[in-house]
Amino acid sequence: MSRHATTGEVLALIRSGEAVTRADIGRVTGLSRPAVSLRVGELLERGLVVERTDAPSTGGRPPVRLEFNAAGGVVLVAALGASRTRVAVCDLAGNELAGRRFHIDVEQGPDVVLPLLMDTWEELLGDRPRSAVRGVGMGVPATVEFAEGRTESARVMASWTGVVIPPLIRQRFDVPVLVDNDVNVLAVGEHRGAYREETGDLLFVKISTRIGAGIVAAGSILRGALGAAGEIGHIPVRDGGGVLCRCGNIDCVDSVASGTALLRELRAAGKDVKTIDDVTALVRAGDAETMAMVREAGRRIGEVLAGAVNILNPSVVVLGGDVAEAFGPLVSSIREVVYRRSTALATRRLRIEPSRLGAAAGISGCAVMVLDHVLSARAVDDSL
Amino acid sequence: MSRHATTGEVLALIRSGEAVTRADIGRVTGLSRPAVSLRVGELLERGLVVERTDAPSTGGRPPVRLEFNAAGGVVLVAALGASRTRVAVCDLAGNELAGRRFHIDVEQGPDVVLPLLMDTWEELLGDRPRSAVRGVGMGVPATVEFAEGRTESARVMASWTGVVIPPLIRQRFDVPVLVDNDVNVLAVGEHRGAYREETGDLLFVKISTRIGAGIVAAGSILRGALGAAGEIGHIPVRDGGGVLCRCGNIDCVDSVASGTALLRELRAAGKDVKTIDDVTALVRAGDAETMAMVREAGRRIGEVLAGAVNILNPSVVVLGGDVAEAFGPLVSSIREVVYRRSTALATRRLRIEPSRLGAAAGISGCAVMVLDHVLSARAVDDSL
DNA sequence: TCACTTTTGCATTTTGAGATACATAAGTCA
DNA sequence: TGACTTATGTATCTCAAAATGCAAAAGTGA
Repeated sequence: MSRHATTGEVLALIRSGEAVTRADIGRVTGLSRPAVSLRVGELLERGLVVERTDAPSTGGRPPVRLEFNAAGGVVLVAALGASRTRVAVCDLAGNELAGRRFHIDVEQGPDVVLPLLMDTWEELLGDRPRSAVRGVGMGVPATVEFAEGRTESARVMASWTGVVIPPLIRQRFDVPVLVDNDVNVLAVGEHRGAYREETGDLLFVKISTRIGAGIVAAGSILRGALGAAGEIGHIPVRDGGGVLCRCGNIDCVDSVASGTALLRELRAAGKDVKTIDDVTALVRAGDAETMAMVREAGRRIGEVLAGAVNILNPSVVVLGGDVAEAFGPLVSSIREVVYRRSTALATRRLRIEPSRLGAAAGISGCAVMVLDHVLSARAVDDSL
Repeated sequence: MSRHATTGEVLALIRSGEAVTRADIGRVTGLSRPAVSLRVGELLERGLVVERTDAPSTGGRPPVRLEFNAAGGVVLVAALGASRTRVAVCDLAGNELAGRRFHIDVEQGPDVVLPLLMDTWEELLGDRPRSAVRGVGMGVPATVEFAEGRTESARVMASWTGVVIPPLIRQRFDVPVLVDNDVNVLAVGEHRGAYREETGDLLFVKISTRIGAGIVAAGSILRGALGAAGEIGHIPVRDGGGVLCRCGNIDCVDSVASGTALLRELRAAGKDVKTIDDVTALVRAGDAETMAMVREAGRRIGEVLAGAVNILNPSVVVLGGDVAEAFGPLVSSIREVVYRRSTALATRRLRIEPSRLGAAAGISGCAVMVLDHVLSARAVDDSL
């Protein structure tokens, strides 16, 4: 580094483990002892770092180990779904300190839902001081204009169209508020939680009631012009049979291979299935007809993903959402089709894997999103 | 800006026209006169900026206008095609100062082609001093690992596989050498040349012998894990009729709607066509059968692009390449299909337009690519 | 116990970047 | 012509940030 390292950059070194003692920091950054101590002092004062004196000596005075202080603050997070919502308070490492689940219809609108979230956060905070709150992160099942936090449009969440969420939250919690699409949040969570070291190019596919994707390109979320990137659900499949999708087109993968579509097809075949869990039971029981339908859905999703892989050239495709997590056969048929139908170069080192974080990815992703923001070198330096 | 502006940032202000005089720079950056003069002095000394004394007074001493000095250096550029190559020397604004075209088979390999390029640059440089050369930019018809400048793999350019180009160039021109895929270069050229102010999300589609795409996302090229992003040519179309593509799959859009495919189909229909120009003549003459085939190709390309638009949510799709540039009907049928088959949100403000730069985009894109690099605030400050 | 090593703290000095203040240039306008 | 305005140059001063050098702390090993 030609320039002198800033306090925020020193924090990044400590967080990443690149430098764990003052002497380390001096060596890595080229800064003199007083300069290092000044920066570390600031970080200690702000509670972002703590000292540990348990480091072994290497022949002289043992160093004081510096650790990122995950307990130095909290973030408030919420992962909203169409019908299920998870709310939590996390520490600065993204660990859930307290959480709660709701079955609430998001369609009741922001006037009902947001106060409920804020009341819940306040409750979950318990006797932690309000001043410990460093930021708020939310994932919502709608397209979001990220810079402002505006919910743009949504088939679900119609009552939220055009709502700018951050100011509404900041009335009670005056900290940075980040809002993103739920699938983008899952993609961030999965990337940072499980693949950060390995790659910056990841495609996260959520297969649940609907089918959607979150794209991580060169380490950050690809949003597109209106925040609508990753809408793979309405790409048509070949030989779909002419199913009319609610978007007005025919043979969208969402209308022939989503959880909703699977349930519809199984019912049409005379099965008594109400939820995805019922389908899971049939798969477990080895019901041939069900297995065949799940595999067929996988092939169709695979067909769409093969195109997406050609366009984006990710190193990992992560399959998440309750449908993908429940069905092994789905994952393997997707894998098979993608490897066959994407170009040789795009699949050369491509891995296609089920989500490693599973249901935890929502909360975790929200936390990562907001922590990345408030703990970035930029943000730390600006708030000095 | 909280931090003090650097010399490189001052150059950016002058280049973009945000600040045109020393007094301007002081106002915009909050820097004092001595600080401004110091930075401007450095830029003058390095020939990156020139003074103009023709500015009108606004009531007092007229300001000295500062202009980016496009004549302060040159970049060497080359746009390689499978059979056609354009070589040029450009000034620091990206204007072509001298150029030449070749019909050379790129398949002869780097040992033949690179020396030819370098000899040509040297010739085109004329009596300009070697020290004026600030960088080299190249576009090649292959997948490129950008960071190193390695040609990864290519159906054309097979003899170039694994070649790391920059060191070979630096043996004779010891400056930054940037190499990218030809379509990426076109995308950069089109974006920076025509859409920079409007958007950071652009999809450039080259329809020529082959079909490929370059993706600009949030202002920069999306490369993917191996540099293979944008490979839309091998996405299958529906109802393709089972055409076997040279990639081994069937119904790839490249095998049913590229320039090559169009020629093949027309010949099969008994037309005497050797090149795209022959097809253009038939279209101009209003040949119904040809027009129908061109429109059909457009629909098929549109089908693939509709998916890409859903995935990427660009604000502009630019259609380039000699086939797209020659055929109006192709563009309109693509447009029609994309607007019908992409989601409402993705097409809400989407424009689909023919390339504005046309054949010039290759050279221009190479120049922009390398100029962006060598004139960036970062690069300027680092070389102080 | 003592010599030696590594880590850290602290007072002092150094440095360098930028601000201040003054000087000057070059126009407009009455 | 002269007062005024705007733009720029320059010597000096200020100040903050970092380096230096010295001191002390806290271990190891003989």
